[in-house]
Amino acid sequence: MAKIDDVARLAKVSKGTVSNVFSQKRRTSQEVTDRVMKVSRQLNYVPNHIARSLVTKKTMAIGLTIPHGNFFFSAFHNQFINGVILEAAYYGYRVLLDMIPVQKVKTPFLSSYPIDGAIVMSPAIDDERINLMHQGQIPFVTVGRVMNANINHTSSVDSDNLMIIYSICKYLIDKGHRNIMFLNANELMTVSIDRKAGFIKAMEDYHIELEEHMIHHKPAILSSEYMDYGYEETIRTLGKFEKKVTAIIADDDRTAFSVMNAIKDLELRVPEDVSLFVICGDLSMMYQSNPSLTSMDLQPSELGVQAVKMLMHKLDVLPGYFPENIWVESKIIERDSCSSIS
Amino acid sequence: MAKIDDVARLAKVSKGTVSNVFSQKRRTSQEVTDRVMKVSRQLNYVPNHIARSLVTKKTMAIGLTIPHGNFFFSAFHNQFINGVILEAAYYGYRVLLDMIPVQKVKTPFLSSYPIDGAIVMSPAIDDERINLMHQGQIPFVTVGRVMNANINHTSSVDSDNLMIIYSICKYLIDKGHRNIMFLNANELMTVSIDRKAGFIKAMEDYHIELEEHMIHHKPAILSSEYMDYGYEETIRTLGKFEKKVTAIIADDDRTAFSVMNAIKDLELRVPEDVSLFVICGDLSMMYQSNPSLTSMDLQPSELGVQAVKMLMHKLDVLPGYFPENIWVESKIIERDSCSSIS
DNA sequence: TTGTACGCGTTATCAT
DNA sequence: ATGATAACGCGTACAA
Repeated sequence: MAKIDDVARLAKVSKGTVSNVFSQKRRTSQEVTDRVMKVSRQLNYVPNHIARSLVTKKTMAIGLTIPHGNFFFSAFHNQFINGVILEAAYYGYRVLLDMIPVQKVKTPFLSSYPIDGAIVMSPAIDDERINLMHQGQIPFVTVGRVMNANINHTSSVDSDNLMIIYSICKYLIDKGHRNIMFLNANELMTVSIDRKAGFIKAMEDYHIELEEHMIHHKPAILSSEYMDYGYEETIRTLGKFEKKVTAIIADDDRTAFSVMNAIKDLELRVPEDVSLFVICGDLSMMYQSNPSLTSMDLQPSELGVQAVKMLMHKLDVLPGYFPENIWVESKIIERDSCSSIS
Repeated sequence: MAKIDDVARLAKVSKGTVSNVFSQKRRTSQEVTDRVMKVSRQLNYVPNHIARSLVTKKTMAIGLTIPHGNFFFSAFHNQFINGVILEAAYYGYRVLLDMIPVQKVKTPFLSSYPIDGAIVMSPAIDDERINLMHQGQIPFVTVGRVMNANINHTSSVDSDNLMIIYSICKYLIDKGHRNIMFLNANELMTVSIDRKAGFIKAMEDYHIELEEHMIHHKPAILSSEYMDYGYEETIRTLGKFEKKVTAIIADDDRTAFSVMNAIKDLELRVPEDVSLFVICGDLSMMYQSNPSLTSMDLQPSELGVQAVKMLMHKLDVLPGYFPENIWVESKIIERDSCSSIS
């Protein structure tokens, strides 16, 4: 593999000049530029990214940490990642997929992270990843609210989770539902806190008594119940316990499908017997399932784009003013899975 | 940020020793190790990954190139990526998500790729990415067969695509179907070649005349028809053209859902009027859609794992013998979307 | 264990 | 304004 000195020698210029030709940090005469480029092509030379990083202290990569060993992306993750990769590429950055807390990092082998910044997806309460970023001095933005002790000002992109659930409840209550079951995210995810609060507030505002079977939390990832989330809760609550639930709010598309399956097994129908509302989800799945699913569109791709922009701003790539927190709008998409009851 | 010299000075050892304490390449006495670690903690020192890479010539990252700007992963991509990340993490490698050919790289800014190797997903015919890897001397393995002029021996992990489609056709034909429509992958994907061949062979072996409406190819990504693939073809063929198709083979879960939607709009039913067979797909979706979908499980996660193992072998991380090509088994999962006709 | 020569560009400083 | 020179970044590895 040819190096800068080889090119310099053959092109009869100094290595500094070759460097400038490639980095464009200083102008070089057309004549010299051509000569250098020609020799470079001959030698198949490209600057060594590592050597460059060593001095510029930029790796041109950002980390994207996906939730602790969550092996199964939902449509939300999917679209979010797409947004991130595309927007990062726009600024010349690549994306390193990361799963920090899957296994404990062995200290002796720890080495500083070769990324310029990071995006932390779906923070948990006292999220270890965030402590690591923080103490490692790595600029980062989170997607979702941070709730770590001792960490106050963090940049984040988020949906207005409290309001989202509140709106969904209002939507269902306006349709006459008073017995709503909410399949929330995992308890440790900060998002679940705000959503739970929104649910409780809605129940209070509409004078509906809160019962235990109305809120469930997604089991821990990798637990045996994880894959069945939605199915079991529905069977148990509507079947065995005979609660008169008339509407179900599902955390994501996967959960929603589990719920539909349970409803089918209970010999009930959507939406005649039970209304089903999905938070986010795969567009084509939402539309093309039977019935099509009414959902709250969280705009995951836009969340990804905004997260990258915010990070680029922190890295001084993107100038201008940025607020500490950005909210991405979400809106209800009415389809056929929610009906009115009298 | 503290550097190795600072630690060396304070711990009263040479930098070489500090290096050894962290890299474990040579033993250091317990006493010295403790002293070095203590000072390192005080100074919050961690070895600089970039500087280390410069000399070891290893970045401990592999690239994963996902199909040209395919913004929407199917379940296959999803599970595949999961397999890759997990297996790579096992060997201490991180995964850089890559989308090389989305936009042309501007030559002057080109710099050598900071990865030790790469996994190329879903190669196309004369795939530019593979030419790049090849001339860039980057060890790589593909998932899917390579069909580039002048490139002969490449390591790859693959399913037996010809056999897969042949088996599916046999499965359907055994159920009495003789009018099968195949929604193939995009024409430029090498996988579509083998699958088409499998389809044609099956028709020949069972003496079924091949008609034009029986094979379709997924439109180019980003084309306006892309998102509608499956829907339009079904409506047109079964509706407008009134072809008596009794069974449809869909390329992936997304396509399958589009087909189901079209069938619904044509006021037909699955499987009573039309049988539907899906190649791979999201497990919970397959199971929980209505009816549950009979599918060919390609084991995408296992494909990812094998691809990483193969790459690790190429990088001399994993010893032993590896064949040039690995086939991952796939098998039919019978569910409720295919019925017999008399 | 220690000393020290690398690895490979970048960038400030100097010269033209 | 452009080109050349040399110091520098931060570890690793090998000889002493």
